[in-house]
Amino acid sequence: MVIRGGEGVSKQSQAAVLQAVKELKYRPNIIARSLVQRRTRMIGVLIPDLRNPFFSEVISGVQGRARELAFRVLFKTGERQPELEEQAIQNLLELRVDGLILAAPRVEEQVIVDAGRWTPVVVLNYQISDDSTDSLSNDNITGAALAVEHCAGLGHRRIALIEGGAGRAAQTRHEGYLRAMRRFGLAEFIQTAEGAHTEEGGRRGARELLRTKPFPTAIFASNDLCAIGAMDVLEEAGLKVPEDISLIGYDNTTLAALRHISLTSINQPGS
Amino acid sequence: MVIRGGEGVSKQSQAAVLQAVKELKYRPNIIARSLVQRRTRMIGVLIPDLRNPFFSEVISGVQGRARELAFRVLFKTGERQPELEEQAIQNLLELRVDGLILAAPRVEEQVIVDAGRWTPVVVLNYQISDDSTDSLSNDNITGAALAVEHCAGLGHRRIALIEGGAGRAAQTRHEGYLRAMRRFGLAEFIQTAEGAHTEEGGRRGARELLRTKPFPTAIFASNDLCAIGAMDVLEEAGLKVPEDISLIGYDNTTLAALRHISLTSINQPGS
DNA sequence: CATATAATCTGGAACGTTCCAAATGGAACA
DNA sequence: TGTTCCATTTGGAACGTTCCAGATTATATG
Repeated sequence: MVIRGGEGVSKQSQAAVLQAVKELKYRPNIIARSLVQRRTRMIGVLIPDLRNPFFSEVISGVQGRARELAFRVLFKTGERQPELEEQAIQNLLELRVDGLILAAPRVEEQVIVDAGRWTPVVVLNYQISDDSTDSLSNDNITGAALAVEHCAGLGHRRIALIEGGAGRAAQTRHEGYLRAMRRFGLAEFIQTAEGAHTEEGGRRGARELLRTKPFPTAIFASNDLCAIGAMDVLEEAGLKVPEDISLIGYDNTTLAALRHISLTSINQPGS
Repeated sequence: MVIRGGEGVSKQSQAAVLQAVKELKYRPNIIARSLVQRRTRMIGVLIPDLRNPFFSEVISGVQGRARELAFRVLFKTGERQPELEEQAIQNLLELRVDGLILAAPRVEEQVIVDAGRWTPVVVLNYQISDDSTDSLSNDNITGAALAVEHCAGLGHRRIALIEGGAGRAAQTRHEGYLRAMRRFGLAEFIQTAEGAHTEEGGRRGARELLRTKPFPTAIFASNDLCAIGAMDVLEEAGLKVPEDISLIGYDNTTLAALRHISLTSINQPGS
C-alpha cells in the first residue's frame, strides 16, 4: 500500500516500509499484481512491419499515449503473413493484454471477432462488419480521391496508379482512385500498375508504367515507400519529379517529409 | 501438461482435455505461468527513439531472433532523456523481463550495473567498465576512421565533421574522427560543427559549416539522419552531392540506401 | 473513566499456473 | 491370489501480489 500511494497507512509504518524497500532493494512484481488484478496494463499492438516509417509513427504515437496512461505497449509484427499475424494475436491474448490494436491486419475476420471476445480490440484500416470491435480507418476512399483531385487540379489527365498489393488499405485506395477518376470524367485515362507497399513494389510499378504509351503525366503511388521506389526508377529514366512528371504518395511519412525528397503525399496521421 | 507437449498423459485424458479446451475456449494464462516459473520469456529493449530507422532495424532484428526462440520483446523508447530511460528500465525490471538490451543508453552507469543484478543486461554502443554486464559496440573509432579514410582516398583534405550530440556513440565517432585526421596528417584541417543525431541537427551543422571559409570539401555526418539534414541544406545552397561536395553518413540505414538518396554511409549492422 | 468512532494493522483467500509427492490403477509374473 | 512394477492421476503447496473482513489501537466525546 505504501508503494502505491500509501492511503490509510500511518507515517511511521510508511517510513519503516520505505526503509525496508531500500534495504532489500524491493521492486514490486508486476506479474503477480497482474495475476490477482486480472489486468496487465499492457496493450498489444500488431503492425505489418517496422520498415515502413508510417508504422514506426503509429507505434510512437501509441507508445506516447500509453506512457501518459501508465500502460505498457507490447507490439509484434505480422510481416504481412496471416499465419504469423494470427500467432501474434494469440500470443498477445495469452499474455492477457488489456486491449489490442491491429493495424492493417490480414487475418480472417473471424480471428478478430474471436479476439474481441477476450479483450477490447481496435482495428486500423480494416472495415470490419462485426460491431463488437471498434475500427478506425483513415478514409482511404477520400484520401485517394484527394490525390486524384490534386493531380487533376494541376491539369493532369493521364493519372496512373501504382497499386499497393493485397492489403486492405491498398485495395480501398485503389477503389477510391477508380471512383475519383470516373467522377472527374477521366475514366478513359484510368491506368493501373501492379505494385506493393514497399520501395521495390514502387520500382516494379514504375517500370511497368514506363513501358506504356502514351505515358502518364502523373502517378499516384499507394504509399510513400512505393512512391519513393517509383521516384527512383523515374529519375533513372531521366524524368524529373515534379517537372516532367507528378508523383504523389500516401501516408505523409517523415520519409516523404525529408526535404531532400519532398514528396507530395496524402496525410494520414500516424498518431 | 497436455497443452505443453503432453508427456505422461494417457491418450484418453489427452483427448478429453483437448475437447474441454475447445469447448471452454481455454487459453493458457502466461501471467500465471510466469509467476510460478519465475521467468517471463520476455526481453526488454530500450532504444533512444523510433524515428531513426537504425533503431527500427535493431528492433526488427531482435524481434526476429526472439520469435525463433519463443521469446517476446517489450521495447520502450527513452527519448534520449536519462530520466525517462531510467524509468523505462525500472518498469521493464518490475515486469521481470528475462533480459535487457539497452541501445545507446544515456543513464548513469550505476543504473545499468544495478539492473545487471536483476537480469542479464546487454548494452549496445556504450563502453561499460563493470564486467557484470555484456556490452556490444560497433567500433565507432574505426568506423569514423573509415569515413575519414574514404574521403581522404577521394583526395579530400578539408574533411569536416558534423557532431552527433551528447550520446556515447556520437562522442566516440568524434574521437575517431579526430584521431584519424591526425593519423592521416590532416590535423590542420580538423573542423567540427555542432549537430545532433537528427535531421535538424544535420541542418544546423551544415549551416554552420556553410558560414566558414575556406569551405570543407567533404563532410562526415555523425549518422545518416544527420547526413540527410545536411544534404538538404547543402542542396538548398546550390551545392550538389557528391559532385560539389562529398557527404558521408553513418549506420547505413535503409534511409541512406534509398536510391534516390544514395548516401555513402559507414555500415553498422542493425541486426 | 467509559464509550463511541475513526484510523490502522493483521491474517487469509484468491488469481491460474507449475511441480512434486503420494495415491491409484493395471499389467505382468510367480 | 498376492506381489511387484510401471503408468497415470490426484492433491496440495508455491509463486507475489491485492483485497477484504475482522482485530487492534488511537482519538474524540460525554
